Formats: sequence, structure tokens, C-alpha cells
Amino acid sequence: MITIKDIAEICGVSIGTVDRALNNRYGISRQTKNRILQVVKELNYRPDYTARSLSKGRSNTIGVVLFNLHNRSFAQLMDAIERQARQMGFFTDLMLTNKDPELERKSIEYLVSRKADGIILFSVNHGKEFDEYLRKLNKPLITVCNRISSRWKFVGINDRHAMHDAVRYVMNKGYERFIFICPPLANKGKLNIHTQEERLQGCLEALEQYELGDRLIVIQDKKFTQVLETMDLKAGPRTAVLCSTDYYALEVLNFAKEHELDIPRDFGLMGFDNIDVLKFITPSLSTVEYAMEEIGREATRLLITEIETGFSPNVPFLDYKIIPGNSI
Amino acid sequence: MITIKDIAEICGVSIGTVDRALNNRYGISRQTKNRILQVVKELNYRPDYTARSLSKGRSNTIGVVLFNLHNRSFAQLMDAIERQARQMGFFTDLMLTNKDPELERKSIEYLVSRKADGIILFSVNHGKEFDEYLRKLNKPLITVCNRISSRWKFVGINDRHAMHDAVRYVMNKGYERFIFICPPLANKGKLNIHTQEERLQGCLEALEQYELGDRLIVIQDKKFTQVLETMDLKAGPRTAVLCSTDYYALEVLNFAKEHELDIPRDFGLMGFDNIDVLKFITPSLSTVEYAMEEIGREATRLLITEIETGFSPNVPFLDYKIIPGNSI
DNA sequence: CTGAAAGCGCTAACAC
DNA sequence: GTGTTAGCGCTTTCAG
Repeated sequence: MITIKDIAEICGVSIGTVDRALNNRYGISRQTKNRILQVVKELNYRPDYTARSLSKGRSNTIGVVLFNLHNRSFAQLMDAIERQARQMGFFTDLMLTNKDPELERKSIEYLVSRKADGIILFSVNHGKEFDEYLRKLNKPLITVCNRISSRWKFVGINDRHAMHDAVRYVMNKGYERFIFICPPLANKGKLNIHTQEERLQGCLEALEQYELGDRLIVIQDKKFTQVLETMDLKAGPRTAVLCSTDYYALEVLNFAKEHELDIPRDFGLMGFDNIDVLKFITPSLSTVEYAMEEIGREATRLLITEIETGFSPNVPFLDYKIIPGNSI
Repeated sequence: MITIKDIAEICGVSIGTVDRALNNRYGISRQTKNRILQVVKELNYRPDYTARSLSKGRSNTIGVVLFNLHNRSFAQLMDAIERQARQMGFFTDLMLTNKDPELERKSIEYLVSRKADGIILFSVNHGKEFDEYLRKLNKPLITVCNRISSRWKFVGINDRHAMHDAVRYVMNKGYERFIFICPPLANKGKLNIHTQEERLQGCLEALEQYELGDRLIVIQDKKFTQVLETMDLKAGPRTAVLCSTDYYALEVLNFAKEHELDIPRDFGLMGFDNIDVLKFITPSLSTVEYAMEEIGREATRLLITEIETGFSPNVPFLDYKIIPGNSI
């Protein structure tokens, strides 16, 4: 590996001068600079960023902590972050946690050890203790999608309002029974499921005025199709099924196919997220759309601003909108 | 930030001793070791990896260079790499190139500058010059999906054979006209489209014996649906449409819906890749399956073996299999 | 305009 | 067992 020292020797100058040439610092003559850059090019010199980080105490890198990339939206988020960071002269360190709280902490520690200048976090952890833990890191940090606490800037949509609107949209269609499908929110203590909780709350809030009684059913179960099987969706009151994510809605769609139920004739269906594969799905699924890329870009912008200036503005919730489909 | 020097001072020992405690080196008494580790824990000491990398000349990091994460399969690949690397005590540096050859080079340079110990590369670049460029890096490197040259280990399937098999599968169903849809392979000089070329070749090879004449149509055009519109798929010889990736097949499926063509009655359709969303698609798409995760795991294992031992075994092509659906 | 030297935090070789 | 010291490659300050 070739270093500034090598360059210096070859050019018969000191390493300080090489540094000046390399980093456009002043105090160097055109000639020597050109001579040095010439050699640099010929020898294909590449600076050692680890050394630079060590010496500058800064790495020009932001850490990103996500569950995984299975979910389409996560991949989009990561993609957007990477692009935006690169555009702003920063690099990206991705850590995947597999929704394991312990691993999430390890990932964060790693990023700190690696001198990441800041972190974008889509957390599984939450709670006072974790909050304190993050504070002690003393690093710029932006939360996305899952809020942790008001201490940390959050970039995302107002899931509660969005789901509220979705429910109203559904109910305006004249449904008489309402089924809401979401992941199990019971292990609330353990995992950060803020987003999902918000969506459920938004749903319940919106439904209050409708006095559905036992015609409101919330299924918090991964095996929700089994539950659906026990119900007569076709007969009885006209039923709407609202899912907290499109993935669930797609499962319901498959369920309907298997049981030869027609959507929306036999029951209505709505999702949330507007994942990109929906364009290949029939019937077109009604859903709620927001720009995951925008979340990524915005979070990155904020984080880097904070890294560079020590401050960053507060951000309002991002926009969402109802996408009408033929499924409800 | 707290360093080994701080720990040393507090414990009244030298930094060498702290290092011994921290890294389980011998030549230290149980007592002092415990005392030191105690303080380390209390102060929440975290080693500085940049310093370690600099001093060791090694970072325990592998670099990964991909186009983007839009494609479902890429995300899966990355996910698998990250997991496998972590399991083997390595970290992962992801670089996205957006299929820009220049950016790909920059990404690789960055990884080298960052002291990545090795690189997994899904390249857009190719050709002699690029090959030479990679060689000069003098880093362990594994190519995945897109082969560059025989110099570099390659992990993937034999796309040619796989497509060959797919074609035979299709033709056994008694089709009389054959349409193959793939991306434009004209800019061959510029981009590395090895995989896509192999698939096309495999297709052509397999079709040789059938003497289709002008009943063999290859569409290398992003706007292939426009081309399809000009043909009467319903009438005429019984037509099979084979796509080089599932994404194209999904587009064709939408095309069929729009034009009220029934698959497989009006024409047959087959994809390639078995992307995960297919399970939500009707009719179920016939396709070719292979384990992207396995590619990721295998490439990572190979790379790390090479980093650690200087050698790594050659790998055979991975398996694939035809997934029969109801679309052909 | 240029050189010399200290230092970033850690590892590793060498003393004692 | 433990301490000392010389790097790793770069940045930055201070002299000249």
C-alpha cells in the first residue's frame, strides 16, 4: 500500500507538503502541487480513511440500523439513505438487527466503535433505559418509523391520523362489520412497536363514533387467516377488513382466493403502505401511501446537518394519502 | 471518549496491560485482569475500531458492491451476506452503485480506502481493463451473479443451463410460437450483463432444434408491452412468452389483464427468479427458482476463508429448479 | 511556501 | 507479569 510518506520521498518533499497538495490546503506553490498530484496519480495513491478518521476524530460516515431488508419498504428506505448520504459526501454503515434487541445494541456499539458520526435508527428497543443508553452515546441520532421518545427527532408519518383517515374512508362505504388485522401487540414491553400501536389506536379512535359493539373485531395474531376461517364473511353484516400493513392484506387476498370469496363483493379489504408490488395485484388494493424514500432522505439530511452544525430543525410529520383501489 | 490510556491511568497500570486484559492475551494475572475489566465495564469503554484497523492493517470488514436494493433479490442477497459475515465475526460495508460504472469504481476505491479486507462484487463494469484494475487492488474478491472473468471466483447458478431447461419445459407443453423478453443487450460493451446474456444464449441454444423460424421472437426492449400489442397473441400459433426475469413476467401479466387476455388460455407465460411476491399473484407463475440467500452465504464464506487463510476452494454452480405454475 | 513533530487510539515486539 | 516504545497513515500546529 502506498502512503503519503512514499509520495513525499519520491517528490523529495515532506509529508506536510503532500498533505497540502492532496487536501487543497493553502501554502503550497502551483508547481510542487502539480508535481505531487502527478505522482499521486501515477502511483494510484489512495488515502487511508481509517487513518484519517483516527486523526480527525470523524469518519464522514453515518450508521443505519434496521431490522432487515426483507421488507420492501426497508430496502427502499436504505436505498434512499445511501443515496442522500453519498450526495452529501457521507458514507453509510448498515447494520441489520433481525429485530433482536440485543443485537440492536451491539450494532449501535459497533457503529460507535467505528466512529460513525451519527446514527439513523429504526429501533426494536424502547423504554426509559434504552433512551438513557442512547443519550450516553452522545452522538447525533435520528429515529425513523418507530418513535422512541420525544428526546429524539423522528421522521415519519403520523400513523395514527393516517389510520384514522383510512377507517373513515372505509366506513363511508357503508360497511357494518369491521375487522382490523395487525401484529401481536402484547409483547409491548419488549419490543418497540410504536408504529403498529399508533395504527391500532388510530383505528379505534376513528371507530368510536360508529358504536360497532361486537361487530368490531381486532385480530392480533400472525395466524389471522385461521381466525378469518371461523367467520362467515360472505353472509352476515357487510364486512370490511383493514390491515395494518399491505403484507397482511395480500395474505387476506390469498385467503379469499382459496375460499372463493370475491373482493369486494363478499367483503372489503384495505391495506397500508402501498408497497410497490401492489401494481401487479388484482383487484387493486385500496391502501395508504407515503414516501418511504422521503423519510430516508429527510432523516439523512437532518442527521448530517446536525453532525456538521450541531443543530437541526424539527421536522413535521410527512404526508400520506389514501389510494383508492377496487378492493373496498 | 474513553480510551485504553484512561483505563490504564485509573487502574494504575500500563496500556500494554490493559490491552492484555481486553484481548485475552496471556501474561497477565487474574487479579489485574479482573480489576481492569471491572473498570472497563463501569466506564463503558468501547474500543476504537479505526485505531485498531490502522494498527492491525485489517478491519474485519468485507465490502459489498451492489446496483441497488430495489430489486427484491438484491435485498435478499445483501441480507444473507450481512448475516453470514456477522456470524463469522466480520462486518459489512455496503456500497450501492445505481448501475453506474464510474460510481462502481468509486465505491470499490472507497472500500479499499476503508481497509475492507475483501470485496463481494455484483458488477456493472467488465472487460479486460476493469479486470486488470481489480487485480491491482490486490484484495480478495468474489463475484456474484455477474461473472467478470475466470480470474475471479464466481458464485451463482448456471443461467445458461437454467434457461435452457426452462425453454424445454415450455416447449414440451406444445407451444408453436416463442417470445423471449429480456433487457436490451445492445450496450454490451458498456455494461456487464453477463447473466442476461447467458439466459438469452441458453434460450437460443435450447430452441435450435425446434426450427421455429420467424415464430421465434426476441424482444430486447424495455417497452416490450408495446411490441406485444402489435401481435395477435390470441389467434395464430399457440404462443409462449418467456421472460428473463419475473419482473418482466409480471408486467406481461398486467398487459394481459388490460387486454383481457387469459393466461394460459390465450398465451403461456413463464418467468425467472421466483421472487417472493409471486405467492400473491394469480395465476401462479411458472418460473425458475434458485437460492439467492445461498449465493450470499456462500460468497461470504468463500471470501472470509480467503481473507483468513489466503486460499479458498473453487465452487460449483449452485442449484436451480423449475417451479411449475398455472401460467403455461 | 515548506519542514518537523506531535498526536489520534490501538497493537505488538521487546525489555525488565 | 508488567511496562515501554515504536509504529499504523494521516492531520495539524508551530517554526522557519
